Amino acid sequence: MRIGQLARITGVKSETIRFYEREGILAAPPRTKANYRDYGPAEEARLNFIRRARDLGFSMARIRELLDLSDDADRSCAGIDALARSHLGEVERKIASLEALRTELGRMIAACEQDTVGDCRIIDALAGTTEP
Amino acid sequence: MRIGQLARITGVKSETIRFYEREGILAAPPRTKANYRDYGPAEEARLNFIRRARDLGFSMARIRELLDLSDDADRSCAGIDALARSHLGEVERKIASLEALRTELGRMIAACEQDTVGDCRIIDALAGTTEP
DNA sequence: GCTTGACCTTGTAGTTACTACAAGGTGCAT
DNA sequence: ATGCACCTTGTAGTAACTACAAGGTCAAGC
Repeated sequence: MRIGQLARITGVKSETIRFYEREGILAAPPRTKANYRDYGPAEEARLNFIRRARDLGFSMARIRELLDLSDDADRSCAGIDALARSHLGEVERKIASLEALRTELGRMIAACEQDTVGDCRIIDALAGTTEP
Repeated sequence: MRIGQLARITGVKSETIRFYEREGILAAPPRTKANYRDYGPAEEARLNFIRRARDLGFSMARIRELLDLSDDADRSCAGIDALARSHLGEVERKIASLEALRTELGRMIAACEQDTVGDCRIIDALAGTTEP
């Protein structure tokens, strides 16, 4: 698969794919005899991973760490454990925030359906004013 | 409360707070007679909201929309409903991705506890290769 | 009363993670 | 042989900060 097709499938621009390769986050794929990048499903999965992780607010550095967990299959269990736990903590905090936001958005939509608008507590949902 | 204290409480740097004010995402607070910015709990909540939303991968434009939902209490129900629904969709997608990632990180940690390492499926968790 | 530290201003420049475009070249299908 | 997708290197723009500089104000402590 060539870069253009991979770009269409994943929604990541060709230039961004080459950028990820330059940054070392996506391995340089084999080339065709015409020197075209030749991608397979593994690269597609990895690129999808990167795109979604970015969308979730993880930095490139953090994504690099997550990908290292995946790549270095033969690293020490202690290392994996510590890193995985740290990432898990961040993930759980994000889920909790998003669930608060989801609840509040749902509440607003429900109120709207009954034409009762009500006041918006979106800020409170994420601000954490309830747990001081 | 002055800018330095607000920065310490929220973990947002003073310069970033002033940047948000320039960008119109955080209203200019009243000033003391010494021309110091004078913040109250409402600004603190709003700033916490902005910081967490950014951390969750929402753009400034998206955050502006969310804050508008909160600010324009007297807008039409139809407008609120459409915007809230669109945000809710994004939030739910993010939650689903994070839950897949949480599951995978949890699995790795559990495997480590039994000294069985196992192979890492972190990429698959976010790549969406299971739903083609 | 004078120093110290936290704040004020404007302005410039660096960082991250892209995104866009230019210039010049290759491969391949119609 | 024309056109399109790709190749390269390089520069520059964007978003969302982050940092630092220069010069000024204010209030507390010695």
